[in-house]
Amino acid sequence: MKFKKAIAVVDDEILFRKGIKGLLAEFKHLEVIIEAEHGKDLLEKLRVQQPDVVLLDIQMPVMNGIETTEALRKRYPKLKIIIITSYGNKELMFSLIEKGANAFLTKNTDIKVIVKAINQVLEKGYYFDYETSQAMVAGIIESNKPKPSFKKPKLSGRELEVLKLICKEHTNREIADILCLSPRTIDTYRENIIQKTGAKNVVGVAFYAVRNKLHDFAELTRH
Amino acid sequence: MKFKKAIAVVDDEILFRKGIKGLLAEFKHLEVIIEAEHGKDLLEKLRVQQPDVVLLDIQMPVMNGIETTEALRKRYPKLKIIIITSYGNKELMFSLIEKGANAFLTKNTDIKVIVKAINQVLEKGYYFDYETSQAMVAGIIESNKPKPSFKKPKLSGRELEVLKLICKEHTNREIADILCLSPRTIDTYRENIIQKTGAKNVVGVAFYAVRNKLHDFAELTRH
DNA sequence: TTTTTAAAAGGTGTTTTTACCTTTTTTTTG
DNA sequence: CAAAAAAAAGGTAAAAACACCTTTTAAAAA
Repeated sequence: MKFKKAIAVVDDEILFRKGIKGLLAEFKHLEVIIEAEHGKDLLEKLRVQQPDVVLLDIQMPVMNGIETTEALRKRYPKLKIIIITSYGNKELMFSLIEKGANAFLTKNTDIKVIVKAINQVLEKGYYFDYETSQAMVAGIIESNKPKPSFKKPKLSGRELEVLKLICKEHTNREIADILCLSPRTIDTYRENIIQKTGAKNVVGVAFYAVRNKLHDFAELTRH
Repeated sequence: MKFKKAIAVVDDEILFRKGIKGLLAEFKHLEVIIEAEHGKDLLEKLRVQQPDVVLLDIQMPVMNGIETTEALRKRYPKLKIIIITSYGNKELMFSLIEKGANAFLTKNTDIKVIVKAINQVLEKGYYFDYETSQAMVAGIIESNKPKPSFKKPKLSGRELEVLKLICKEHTNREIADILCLSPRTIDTYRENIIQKTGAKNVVGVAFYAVRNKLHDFAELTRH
């Protein structure tokens, strides 16, 4: 690495911030340029200067690490976010990384490992130890598990076809032409779909499709 | 485990199927009850009897492992799917597990590890070695990376508010009431939103919102 | 300091959706 | 086999969305 990498430390405990700063001082390619007490504080300071990496605690007043991660990922897509927290449960790890965190460490982690994490995050875009990786995988599996879907309306084959075409932004008439049916028939299917999915209108149907992964993949991949 | 666990082996190579069956015969709590050449073959045989675990190859004629995983996960949500394949690239691992696979192994894996994977999958719902876990995490990070979003239309504040209310399945009039504006105004905003997002109608707007995570979280969590 | 963009609202007209209810035929399932 | 569900289609009517284009005011950006 040619130039120094700029770090931000976000934690409500001044001791932790100063501790990290002191420990990182030994590593000449890194420099703590921002200290913030909480997410809101950080966001204000980011208007002036942007670091390469943010070390972020979860438990903070005003704006916690979860909200902060979301906000940062939205506003600064290239910024690397490393969560450093005292407690780490699986669900939290998963949801944070899903929200855009690039690494997850606990506060008792050795400074060398933290630096290693920073370096790898800058290089590869992520750093995960075995524990975190397992949590991630468990999270994905969990999200695929048969949800308590107590009463799924279960659409018929034709209804599903129509739903998919609705998701492709087609009108009744267009769908009728595609399926070689009367527009009135599509009308009926549309009504049934809205009724069965408990939607109020096609927008609700679209979200139902996304929730249940019934739409074509293209709808969510193209930009 | 009280009763025997039923296994299905799906691979176009008869040698592999018989090999696995023979090796698993030593483990008294497991029994191979189905052998199939490919996904379609498996799906037909599943109509008669359902196993607890499927050992699935990827490269297969007629219906490959990826399609099969999707189909199985949709039709048999509780079924555990273990991918056993000769080649394993990261993207494939990620997409397969995302599609509902519960484990990913390579064919040169020791039979003891395969049995361990079967057991853990039945118990915890997943089994992943370090390599696979890393691939998973890399996949998630990848999907969060700043996409080439070359030209984002950037909606104005008000437009975003209206979009969110559209996502909540509100009509123009309702939105007008909520924001204390004329329905005409909302009409204009809706038009602008459709135009800026390149959508054809509100369904397209809904998908745009999901792609760009602009909707409220509730829309995708409630069922 | 122009110029542009955002916010708010209206006119007018067409197309589409939504709501409610009915009917026939075929398939599937208890 | 009888009953239920799915597929297909229609009538009618109101409500909502979609299209296009215009205007005023205020704020922001060039």
